[in-house]
Amino acid sequence: MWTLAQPMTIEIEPETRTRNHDAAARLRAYLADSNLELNSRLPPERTLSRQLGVSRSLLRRALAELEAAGQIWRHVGRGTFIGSRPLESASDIDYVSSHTTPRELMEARLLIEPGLTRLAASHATNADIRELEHCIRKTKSATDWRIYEIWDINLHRTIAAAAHNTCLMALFDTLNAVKRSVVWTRPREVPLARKLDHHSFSEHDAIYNAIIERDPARAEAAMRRHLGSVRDRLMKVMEPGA
Amino acid sequence: MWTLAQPMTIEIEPETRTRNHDAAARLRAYLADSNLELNSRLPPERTLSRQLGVSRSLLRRALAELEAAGQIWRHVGRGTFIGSRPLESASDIDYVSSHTTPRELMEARLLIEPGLTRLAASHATNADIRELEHCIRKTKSATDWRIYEIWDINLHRTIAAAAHNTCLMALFDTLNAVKRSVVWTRPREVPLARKLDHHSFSEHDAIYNAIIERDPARAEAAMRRHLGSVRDRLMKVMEPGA
DNA sequence: TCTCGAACCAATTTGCGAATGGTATCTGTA
DNA sequence: TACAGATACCATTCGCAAATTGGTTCGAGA
Repeated sequence: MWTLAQPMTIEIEPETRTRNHDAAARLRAYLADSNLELNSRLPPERTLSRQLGVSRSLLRRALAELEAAGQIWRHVGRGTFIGSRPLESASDIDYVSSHTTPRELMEARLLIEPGLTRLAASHATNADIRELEHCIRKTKSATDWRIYEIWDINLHRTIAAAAHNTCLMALFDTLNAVKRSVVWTRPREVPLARKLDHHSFSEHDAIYNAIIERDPARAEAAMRRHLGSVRDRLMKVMEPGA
Repeated sequence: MWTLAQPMTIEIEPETRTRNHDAAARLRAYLADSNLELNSRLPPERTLSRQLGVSRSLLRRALAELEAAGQIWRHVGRGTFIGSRPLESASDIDYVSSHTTPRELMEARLLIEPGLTRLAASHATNADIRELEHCIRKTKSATDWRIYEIWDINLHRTIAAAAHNTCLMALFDTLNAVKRSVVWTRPREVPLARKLDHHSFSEHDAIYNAIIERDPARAEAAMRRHLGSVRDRLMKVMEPGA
């Protein structure tokens, strides 16, 4: 293994045509010689270009080829690595909350919560139902919006828990975590929505009644109606024009 | 709104009995007065104790009460926050896969994938559709079950991606990660299911056709039918009696 | 016995400089 | 004209130290 390749440089004729190809060849030779393991980082471009006696531009061109071929992957500030690029964990909360919008979030809630409510109507225990009733009572007795929101979230989570499905509970909690940390693009306007809205009370009651009467279809519909109106109110605040 | 409460301090008699209660009362008054939103951070204990004219020990006792009541949560090095503690483990893949069952997993897939397919039919781009077609072709040309499974997973993920919703994509990937690592309670029997089943081919085709014809309802139904039959075959293998 | 203040602890955040891949620009050469 | 080389600059990331913060202990004092 060698660290500096100046000697080799001297032997090479400076033929413009072949230099590009030459850089790629040297890079391949380097990779073959220094048997680096998968996921290991290779030297910074500036260092490597000096080691291989190749200009940085040509080295970068060679690296680009290898990247296109899927043999290496690069990332600004991190370096160049052997192997294929690790797929950025799309299930990472931080990643999701910085790449999603309130609209997408509501779409997701509308997709899973009604079904969750349907299952809750099928599987809820008496303890679950007592808990639901407790949450609803708390939302109604809340004197300020902050307390109301706490118990509203609690209510929705209790419904999810009543479905008694660990997988779905995890998905729901993931969604909730995203909801907590999404960037609301119109923070100025949001407080307008923060009034105790008495629409939600009757909607919550409808969901609750369907669950205690063990009516899955009605429970699902009630939740869909509730989230629909939540979304509509949200959209009206976020995009007054639309 | 006030920032320093020294004036109030002067009026208070230093009665040992009531001080604890007094600290809690002042804290509640502070929270009510400064209408902090959910998830917002309140001042550090040292600062707040000075602001409220209360010793740190008593303030901490009052905070502990509120924490026990679920109104706030605290974390070393981070601070004290309004609302309930964000749960950390529920969305942890390892935790979920060790506490769930294949039955729950299929129930979850049946809840979200049909809806995802509906959205895909609405939002899929031409690139998405080309990708879908590619996956389907690969499943059909697969000669062994391992290759088939890779492209089947790829197909389902491409459908999810075609919905173009970052949140839902994250949920789908979470579900997929769980699926990879759930403990199959009857591992001996599972290989039986590992035959190239030609039922899936036509079911995949039905989903694909509904998507390219931009028919959300039919796409959703096709996916529900597909997952239903997958579940039935799985259940037959896992619980031959039932 | 309890409170207060201070000190200390461990976890976390913040801030800043260095490192790193990506890009633009100028110069020289064939 | 075209391309390689060199340099500077940019945005992101990493590493490390200092500051911040909730949690704990301990002694003085009422």
